[in-house]
Formats: sequence, structure tokens, C-alpha cells
Amino acid sequence: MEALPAGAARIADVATLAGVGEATVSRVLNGHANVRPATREKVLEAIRALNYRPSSVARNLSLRRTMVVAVVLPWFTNPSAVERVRGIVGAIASSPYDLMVFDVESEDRQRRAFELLDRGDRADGLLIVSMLPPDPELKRLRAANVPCVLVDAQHASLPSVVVDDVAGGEMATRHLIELGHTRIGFIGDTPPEFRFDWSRDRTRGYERALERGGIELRHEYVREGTRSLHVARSIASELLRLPDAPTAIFAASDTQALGVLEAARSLGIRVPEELSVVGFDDVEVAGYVGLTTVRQPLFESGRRGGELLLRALAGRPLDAHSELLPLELVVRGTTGRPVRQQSSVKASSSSPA
Amino acid sequence: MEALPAGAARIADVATLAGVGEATVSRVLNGHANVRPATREKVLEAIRALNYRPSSVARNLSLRRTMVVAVVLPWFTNPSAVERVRGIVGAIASSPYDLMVFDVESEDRQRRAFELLDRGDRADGLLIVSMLPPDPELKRLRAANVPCVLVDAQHASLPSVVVDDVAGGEMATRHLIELGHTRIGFIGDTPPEFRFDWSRDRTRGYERALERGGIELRHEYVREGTRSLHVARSIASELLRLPDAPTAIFAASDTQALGVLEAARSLGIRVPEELSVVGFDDVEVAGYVGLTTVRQPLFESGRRGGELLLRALAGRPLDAHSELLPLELVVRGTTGRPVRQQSSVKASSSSPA
DNA sequence: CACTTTGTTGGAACCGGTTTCAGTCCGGAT
DNA sequence: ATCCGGACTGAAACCGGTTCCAACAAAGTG
Repeated sequence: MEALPAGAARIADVATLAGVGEATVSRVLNGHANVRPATREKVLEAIRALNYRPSSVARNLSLRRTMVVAVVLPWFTNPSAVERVRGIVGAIASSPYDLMVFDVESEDRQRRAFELLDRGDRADGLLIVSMLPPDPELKRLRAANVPCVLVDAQHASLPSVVVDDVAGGEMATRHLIELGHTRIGFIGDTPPEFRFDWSRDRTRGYERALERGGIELRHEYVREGTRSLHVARSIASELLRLPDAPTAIFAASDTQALGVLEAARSLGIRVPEELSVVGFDDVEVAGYVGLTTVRQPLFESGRRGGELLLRALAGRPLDAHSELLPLELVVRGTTGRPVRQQSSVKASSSSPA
Repeated sequence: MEALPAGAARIADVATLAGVGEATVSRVLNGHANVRPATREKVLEAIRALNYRPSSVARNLSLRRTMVVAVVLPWFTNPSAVERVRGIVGAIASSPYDLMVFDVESEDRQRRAFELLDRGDRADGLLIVSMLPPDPELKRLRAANVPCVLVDAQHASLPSVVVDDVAGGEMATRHLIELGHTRIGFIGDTPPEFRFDWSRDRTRGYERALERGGIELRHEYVREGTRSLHVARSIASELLRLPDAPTAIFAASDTQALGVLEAARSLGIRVPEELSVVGFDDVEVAGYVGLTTVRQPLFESGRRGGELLLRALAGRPLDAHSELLPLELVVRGTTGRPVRQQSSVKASSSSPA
């Protein structure tokens, strides 16, 4: 008579069929002790018969726990962000937690995301990537006792996984200086309000390297634009058309460095003979195009962040310690010694292939 | 005296403070009609005063709706899968739904994911990428009335977004044949049980192209391996060391094609002079290394799948129609005419090693 | 003025679990 | 035989919303 189940079985159905109380079914489900083996068997039998599975929503409500970890990040379109997410996925995969992704491309969406999250009823923990939540949100998160870990961002009151962007910027720039460059351009990132300002730190590293190298900072060499390939390309074009154009450019991200390479190509400027280019990140393509860059462990940053969060969720206390991941200069084919040029006399025909 | 809230405000608190019933608060929250303006204002005032925000879990339980869309996919590590996810994120971002990601690298995790999902209490809809859920799960999903859309997979009872893999395989192979190649190798994918078997279709396309081109199929040219760069590389090495080695290789994915390129490089075989290579997908790196490949709209497939699912969630019926996305051969630098080699004199008539 | 309507409202019953708490049943000790 | 503690068990009170339904007031109708 009841061909179609008309909805999944509830715990009450199991209890009825097994001839026990709901509490007992719950105890069996959660492996609590003190259930007589015979009773347990009856319950399991009923569960099997009804193909019963508890509703996780109801469970969440009752336990005040969701078994979900949320990742909040701006620009999921960014390849380096994706790499971090992959690390996070890797870390979370072997845990009982599931993953929710919030791509907050605008401040509006950011607010919405945190409104959902800061009560702690949508996710048990947060991984915040490459951005900083506004302070009121942080307060609420703390009040709701939702552990957070920052990845590629830093805050006095939160644990984080970062790299030393100042050192990285300096590393890249020093490499160019050591090769003999003195006219070194920089293409940075204009951070939206809500994003973490790592670009600024790389700029500082750039400035510091120049200073230590005894090279005067030229403001017309320092430009900012959104972190996109084609914006970087047009900025690079301007830079390269300067009367006294730089012989090297340090771009604050690989994506932007690729834009610089395109600009050079379309202007007929040869790399690295006439222009050296350094990027930052070491995304996959960097290896394929032979881009010299500062490698930061993107995947690892996500994995590590995930681990820290899991640890916090497991109840182990988590201090606001900031974990520093190593940077490494990867020298490939886009950097070389500058040619002595006044009016681009002769391109050295005996350049290293 | 109550400095710390000791937990977020509940609807009851709002009701009390506003001096109305809970039902009325709920009406105000959900914009129901028939609430006197004065009452509404009192409630809003109380909400503001308490900084109240409804618990989404409680809401979910009551409404039997989660406002979550889940993406289930094997191998989040795969760049083409990531590209699809980005398309999905793009489509979902502009909707009221949030996104959950289930990376099911093993059958075990797959089962777990569907156990969570098939009751429909964790997500309102599913996007299943590059895999096929087992039939019992599909039944449960249908019973629970959870709409599903397949991306890069096909099933008689479900709507899907796909490409014509047979045509794609044929397209790639025909390109090689038209260039004059007759000894064409194929490196395919060994699909785990639970994954959708597109590799098989590409193999069929390969076979069909050979047939139509009047070229005899040589089984020693057809190999399978997991979809990874280094496995493909070692397979390619074997292929290239064959006494009568192929002059061209069609790899069922760009990742594998990159492995082939590496194998060629380490064997000192020049591409495309001595070996032509065609991939499949057109991931970002393909453009940078100049790989000839069959482009499939990865991002678009995710976006389109997301759209279809949103439509279904909006109540519009959704038939099991399969949406076909276009393929396009992108000729770059890894394919060319074969050179006449002397060591092998008319291969097909003599004995195959 | 009595008698529907119609517009607002709050009590209470859900949604489907977990957990407290009080009770039952039992063997062992006095 | 009586008492006591511990092992099991189920009714009921949560978790925090939504919504049915009955109640009641104000307004419209005869």
C-alpha cells in the first residue's frame, strides 16, 4: 500500500519498527556505550530495513556543529588562488569535514559571505585566503567561537600562513641588480579595499633592494594595476616606451609578468637580451615559459592552513602565531645581463640560446 | 550586566523584546504580507538592537532547503577539472546559492559524498563532473528530488553538458593523417570504475579516423595509463623506443601530451620535426608551450552546467537533454609533416615485430 | 444592529535529530 | 528477604526556525 516512501525514514520510524525509543536509536547511531547487544541488533536491523540515514541538518541543529569548513577568497579566477585551494582540498579531504567555497569578488559578496559564516552555523571553521575580513566580522567570529586561519594574509589576532613578501620583493630585485641592471621597473597590484595588501610589501622589498644596491628609486618606473595579464601588458608597454626605458621589470605576480612578456614580444623587444623579467609565485605556466620568478609554496600554504584549522577544530588551542613559508628564487630564461646600449647598437649575436 | 551575549540572539529574544509573537518576527524576516507597518517597525527595531540574524541551519531544517549547490568531482588536482569548477563558481556566484566541493578521489570517498548528498539535506542540487554516480545513488537522488546535472559525463536519465569525444578523437587523428602521418600512437586514460569513460570515446575517434584514412590499426601503438604527466611520459618513452616507432602521438589529454613532449625531449627527439604531438583540452599551458590540441570549452562547460542546475532549482523542469559544446582543433607548433625515414620500409605489410 | 468578511496576530505543532533525567530491571551484598 | 548501585531504557525537553490554525479586532454588508 505504501509503494513510494514519500520521504526518507526518520529516527521515529526506526524506533517504532525496532520497538524501542528514539533515544536508543540515537545511542546506537552514535556508538554510545550502554546499549544491550540484543537491542543494538534490533535497531541495526530496523535501520537496514528502512535504509535509514540520519538527516545531517537536524543533526547540525541539535549538535550546533556542521562538519563543514569554509574557504573564503577573492578571485577564484586567479590561478595562484586555485593552487592554494587545491592544497586546502588536499588537507581537508582526509578529515571528516566537508568544504564550502565562497568566492567574494566584491565587497558586497564579501559581506554576504560573512553574514552567513560569522554565526558559525554554516561552517565550523574558516580559511580566509588572500584577504582580511573587516574587524566587526572578526569580532563576531570570535564571539561565535569560529576558528579562523588566514592564508596569505596576516592579522595580529589570528593564526596565519604567509611568506615574507618584503624579502621576496627584495630577492627578485636584487637578482636583477646583481645581473647588472640599474633601470628596473616594477609593476604592482592595486589592492581593493578588502584584500590583503601583499603587493605593498613586495614594493617595499623592491625599494629596499634598490636602496641597498645604491640605486636611486625612480617613481616613473613604479606602476600599479589590477592583477590581470592584459592590464599588466599595457602598463608594461608604457614603461617600455619611456624615453629612458627600464632594462628589467619585476612584476608582483607571474600573471602580470606574463603580460610584460607579451608587451615585450609585441614591441619586438627580445627577452632576456634586451629586457629581463622576473615574476612572483611560480605558477605552473611559469615553468613552461621559462619565467624567472620567486617561488612561493602556493599548494603548501593551503595544505598547511587546512592542517592548522583542523587542529583548531580538534580542540587543540591555536595561537595567533604566524607561520612563515620559505621563498626561493627560481632563475630561468627571462633574466640576463643587460646589454650596454645607448641607441640599441647591436644585439649580441652570440647570446646563450 | 550582560556584557557577553553568551550566544547569538534567537527569534524568541527578538519576539520578546518587540513584544510580539515569534510567528510575527518570522513574517517580517521573510517579507510576508499582512504585518501592520507599526508592528513591522517594532520588530525591525528589536532585530537591529539585538543584531539578530536567523540561524540558517534551523531555517534549513524547517524549510527542507539548504541554498547550497554541491559539486562532486574526482581529481580536483586535475587542471581541466579546476577550470570547470571555475566556470561553475562563476555561474553560481550570481545566485543566492552557495557552493560546496566534494573531491572524491576514491570510491570510498565517493560513497561517503553521496551518502551525505543523496538525502538532499546537505545540498539542494548537484553538479557531477567527469563521473557517473552508481545507479542506486541516482535512484535515491531522484527519490529525494535532488536535481542533478552532469558535466563531462552522460546518462540516459540526466541532463548533461558534454562534448563529442568521438568526433574530437577523430579530429585530432585526422589532422595527423592529413599531415601525412601513418604511424600514429595513442595514449589514453584508464578510467577507474566510477569515472565517466570519455577516454574510450576518444579512442573510438582515433580508430575511426584511422579506418577512414585507410590506415591499419596497430595495437602496439595504443596504450593506456592514469591521467598523469609522468605516467604518460614513461608510456611515451616505450612507444618511442619501439623498433617501428610512431611518428605522431595523440594523447587523450593535454597533461598527457605534456608528458609525451618531455619524453621526446629526454630522448633527443625533436618536435615537430621527428615527432608530432596532439593533445586534448587546451588548458592554459597548452597555449604557452605551443601544443597543438583539440580545444574543449572547459570553463564554459562548468558555467553552462551551473546555469542548467539553477534553472532546475528555480522550478523550471529539466529534461534529460544532453547539451553538446563545440570542439575545435587548435593547430600550434607541435605538429608537422613527417620526415621520410629510411629504417622502416612500408610497415603494414611486413610482420609487426 | 447582527453577521460576515478581511487583516493581524500568537500559540502550538512541526522539521529530525541529541541529551537530560527519571525510572526499570537486575545481580550482589547485608 | 531487603537494600543498593549500576546497566539500560524511553519520555520529554531541547536546538531555532516556519507555518497552520484559531482568535480577535476592525471594517463592510444586509
